[in-house]
Amino acid sequence: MSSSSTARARARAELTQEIVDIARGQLATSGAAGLSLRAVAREMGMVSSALYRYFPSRDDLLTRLIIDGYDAVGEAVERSDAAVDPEDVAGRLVAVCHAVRTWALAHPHEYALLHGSPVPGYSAPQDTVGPAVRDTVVLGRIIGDAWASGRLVLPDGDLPAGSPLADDLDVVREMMPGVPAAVVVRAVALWATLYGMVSFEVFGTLDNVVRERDALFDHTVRGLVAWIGLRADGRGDGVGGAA
Amino acid sequence: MSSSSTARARARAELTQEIVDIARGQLATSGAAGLSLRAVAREMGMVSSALYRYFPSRDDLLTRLIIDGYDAVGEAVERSDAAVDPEDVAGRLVAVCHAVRTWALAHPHEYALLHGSPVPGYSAPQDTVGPAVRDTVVLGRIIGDAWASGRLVLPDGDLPAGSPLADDLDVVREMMPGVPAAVVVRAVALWATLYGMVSFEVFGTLDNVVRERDALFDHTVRGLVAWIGLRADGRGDGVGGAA
DNA sequence: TCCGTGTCAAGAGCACCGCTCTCGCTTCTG
DNA sequence: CAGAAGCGAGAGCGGTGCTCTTGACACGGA
Repeated sequence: MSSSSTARARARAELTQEIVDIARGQLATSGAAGLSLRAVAREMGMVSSALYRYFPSRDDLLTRLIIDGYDAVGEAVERSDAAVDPEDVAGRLVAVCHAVRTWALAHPHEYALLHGSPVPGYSAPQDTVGPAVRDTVVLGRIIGDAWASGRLVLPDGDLPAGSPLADDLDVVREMMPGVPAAVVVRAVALWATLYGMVSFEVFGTLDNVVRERDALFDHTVRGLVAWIGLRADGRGDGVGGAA
Repeated sequence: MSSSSTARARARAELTQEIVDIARGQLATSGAAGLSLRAVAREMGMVSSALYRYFPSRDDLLTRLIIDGYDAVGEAVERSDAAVDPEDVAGRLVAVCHAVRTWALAHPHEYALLHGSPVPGYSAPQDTVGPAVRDTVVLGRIIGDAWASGRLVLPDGDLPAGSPLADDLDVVREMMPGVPAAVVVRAVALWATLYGMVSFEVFGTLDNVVRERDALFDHTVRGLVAWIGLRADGRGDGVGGAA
């Protein structure tokens, strides 16, 4: 009918999606390095060379999987943020951290693709940066909201004006306008702890070390949220914390 | 001469070492996934099948590289700890964190091998756990020393007895005997932040975000060392901190 | 309706990979 | 000194990403 959806175009779109789905399935079983165009083609009943009509190289297929992965975790983060009372900034931050961890534990190989060793010859194209920062944008919005609503207390005073960090971190800072540098720096530390902790879990570092990983993660995140300067105001609820 | 060092044995030891060295060189240029036995053999002027006399499989060569990597960072950590006045526990902890980062930035591909995505088919054999925890043992010793010398102040009171974390983390806890659970848990968080931050740097996450990475790292580590409950007693020096 | 154009799957082939096996040769050892 | 063990070279297996050519098919304009 319409010029933009001929039978050919529809078939192409469907096949492209099928390739991505099968590739993601193989990612889950064999990991990123084990992703094989030939294996995908075999599973589709096609010949490997035919796949190059849809993805010019293995790296392009990988890029697609990476973008999809960033979008998946980004959406999970945005949804978990939206599910919490907007006034409860501390609760939102805790929820967002849990969302990242939950998604990562459910999709370990995709997480490894996003936050593990970079693929040697591969460098992420520009298309990936948008999806890649969706989670960080949410972090910035929460901290920004907290500051705007006065629920953020400066930890130990701001950084001294002479500090080299005082004028750095522009990209992060513009996500949370007005927030003092000391808090921005601590937010970055929280982010590093989040991904460090999740990587420890997903990559197996904590395997024979911690049994109660849920409790450890929750306790750590709540502790750091408080360390940033966020108190659970408004509702007494939300960030129960320990003790 | 002596029964244990025939010409053959010496040649074997030297060739084995040469294989490892060339493999490490290729690791630095091509990454772990690009490590090729055939390429190593080519560079040595040998035939690929001959390498199997020295390493039964590519994974065994990888294991050797992993063990060497853990030993290298472990030694760097131990040396940096020993270089600081033993009384200055906060300074020791800061120095150890910097040692990890410095080594990682100098050997990014080896760091990726140790703390990046696990290789799909590969699972680390038991020989690796000893070298793998050398750095963590140093962390434990520092925290233990701090507690024993009374320089560790409990942050907000210990964890409640009923907390599931109170009886967990046995492996970490026995590295720092007597230290209260609340501090142990925070030490784990510090460790996660350290490796999260270093991974951010090595894997390029901070590439267009932070310019003053040295300052950011140092500031973050000092902040978290204080957060654990460590104050710079004894000497006023050592942990200058911000503000 | 028909025909040129563009898209498609398929196949052969290139260079590379990890790994196995066999074959002579050297070296060590009883 | 003779047998055993270690060694490098070579051929070969099945796998990989990727390229190029070929022939069939669907599409859209005349």
